[in-house]
Amino acid sequence: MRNTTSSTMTDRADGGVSRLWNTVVGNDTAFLLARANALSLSAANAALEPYGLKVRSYSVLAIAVEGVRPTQRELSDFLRLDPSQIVSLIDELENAGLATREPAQNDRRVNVVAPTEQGRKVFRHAREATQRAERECFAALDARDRARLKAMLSTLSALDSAPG
Amino acid sequence: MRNTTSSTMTDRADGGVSRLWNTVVGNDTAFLLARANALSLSAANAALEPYGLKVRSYSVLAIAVEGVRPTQRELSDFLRLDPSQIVSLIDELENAGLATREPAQNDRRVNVVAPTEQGRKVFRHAREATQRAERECFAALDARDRARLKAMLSTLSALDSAPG
DNA sequence: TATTGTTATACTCTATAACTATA
DNA sequence: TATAGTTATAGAGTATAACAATA
Repeated sequence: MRNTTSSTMTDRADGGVSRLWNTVVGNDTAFLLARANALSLSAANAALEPYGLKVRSYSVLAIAVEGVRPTQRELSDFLRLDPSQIVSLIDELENAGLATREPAQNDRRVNVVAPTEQGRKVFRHAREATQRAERECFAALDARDRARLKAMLSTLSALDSAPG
Repeated sequence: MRNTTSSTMTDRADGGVSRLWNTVVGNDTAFLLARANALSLSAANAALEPYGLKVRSYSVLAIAVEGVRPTQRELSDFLRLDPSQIVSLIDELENAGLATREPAQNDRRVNVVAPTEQGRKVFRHAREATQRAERECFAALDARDRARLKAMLSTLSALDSAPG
């Protein structure tokens, strides 16, 4: 016997939770945003797992691979992570042989992050995996909606630290 | 002297980070989603702070106030939190005098969460505060875009545990 | 035998302050 | 005096397993 006694609350396929969607919370944009992000995040992390990466380390690697030669401080500001978190993030990448710290020319305090050859290679595959995951994650939206969504999210993100 | 030596990377108003937006990462929907969510989340938490609430406890309180009489298991499923996390969440609300555990009629294993009078009162004010914060947070979008965004996020969230 | 709520534990994440070396 | 990176530490958040009461 399962869930036959209190039929009104628990006889749905999803465990009887659907009725909770009909609340202020289930109709709140911020809540839906958090939920969508959680789904997207765990999909991305799952896709990156085979490469020993997470979204954090992947982001750093991605920026490094583009040849932007970011300083740790820039990564801290851009990714909104504490400088100390960047340290361990780059330690990870260095220990995995994917990136290195290089001293900046003009300022001996500054480190710049550069990818190794293996870093570039791993990144190419990891990127494919995340893009595949992202396609699946946003497959419920058509191309125009996906573009709209991206534009809106970009607008919202821009409020904080303006791109361009 | 500040940031005049390596002018190409650090002479912008935002700390020179804007150049990092022109990367794969800065153009990634999942990344923008995470950023937008972080902004929305911290705005909501800031708005709730005066009431001794966070988004988590606020969500539980909101559901309770609607009279849905959710079980802890339902809250766990709906909010995608471990049952043990629900325990401490409700402990918080109970200690603050905002909600109580009530035994379910048909199943003596089950607790149901109900608001206190003070819980209802606090929620009304907290709700106003979060709505104000949400309005500010999404003010960069016009009404139609906000509606579109909400609909899209709802679609994405629905993939996981379907509402309705 | 399965489920609800609970406790305990460990692990990750996050935030903070203090330290060094450079500027 | 201020900044880049580092270290250490404590707090919050998360995941897991084991347990008692009940079904």
